[in-house]
Amino acid sequence: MPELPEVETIAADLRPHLVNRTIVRCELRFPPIVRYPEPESFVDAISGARIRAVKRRGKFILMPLDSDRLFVVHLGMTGQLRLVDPSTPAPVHTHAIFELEDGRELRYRDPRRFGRLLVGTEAELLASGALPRLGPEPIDPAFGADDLYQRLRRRRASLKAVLLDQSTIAGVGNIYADESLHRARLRPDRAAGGLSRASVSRLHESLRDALQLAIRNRGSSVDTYRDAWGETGLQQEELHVYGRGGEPCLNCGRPLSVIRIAGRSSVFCRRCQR
DNA sequence: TTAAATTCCTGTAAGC
DNA sequence: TGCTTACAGGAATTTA
Repeated sequence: MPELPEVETIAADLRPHLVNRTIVRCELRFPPIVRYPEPESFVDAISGARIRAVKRRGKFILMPLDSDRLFVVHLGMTGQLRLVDPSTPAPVHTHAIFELEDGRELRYRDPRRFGRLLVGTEAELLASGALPRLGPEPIDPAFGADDLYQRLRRRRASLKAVLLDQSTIAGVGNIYADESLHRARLRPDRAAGGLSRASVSRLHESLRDALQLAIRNRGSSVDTYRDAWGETGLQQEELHVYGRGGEPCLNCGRPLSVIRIAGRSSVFCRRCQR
């Protein structure tokens, strides 16, 4: 599942290869993967555009174009963005191919099709709802423990549900929500509001540590995640709880519990996490 | 306003 | 062995 560290890895990998490059041609093999605007307008807006930058915001990859529009990619669950030589056979579920001026191809593949492609001005994308308003970046140095405390205190939903809410904090998904809560020794089903400042401070540090470590390890390849070159990350080897239900807690040895919160499986240790 | 449930979608794996 | 079924989940949408 591409979450903040996985999207950060892909954006950083692509940046030196895409900045100041022009997309000479765009082929949509599965037009509905484009959510804004209509697929024909998307192709018109992308074709001939030069990429000015490659950025990440939450789980979105944002590529400002020289037309002052943004080319936006969200990978959903199984989306893959790869930079390849055009002679590379295109695997099944390749939904879009962007031919670059240097002859290489940027390809979007997504078996489950939960991902999306967008293009438009920022104002247009926000107004249409195609690009949602996102909470702060958890790894931004300006995002402090007190900011997190203020965002959690009013919420009655579970801690896990609030961490997954992109309008509260951007970029956290099921893997790093569970990992952060285990690091912070907090139960995922506790109400987000009512946490002490000390607990929130621990959660703040845990979130940042879990995300930064995963970025250093180039993300977790637990499902179909691959980087821009098709390589797996390393972080899946370092996960303490995600995907380890029933296995021993690495802290205390007690079998890890699995419960469902907000429709997601949540793995935690009943002894270490209170 | 907020939160929980439902929906989309297909590959994988468990179970019979 | 081969088929059926459950499950995985990001986020928009629907319901309460």
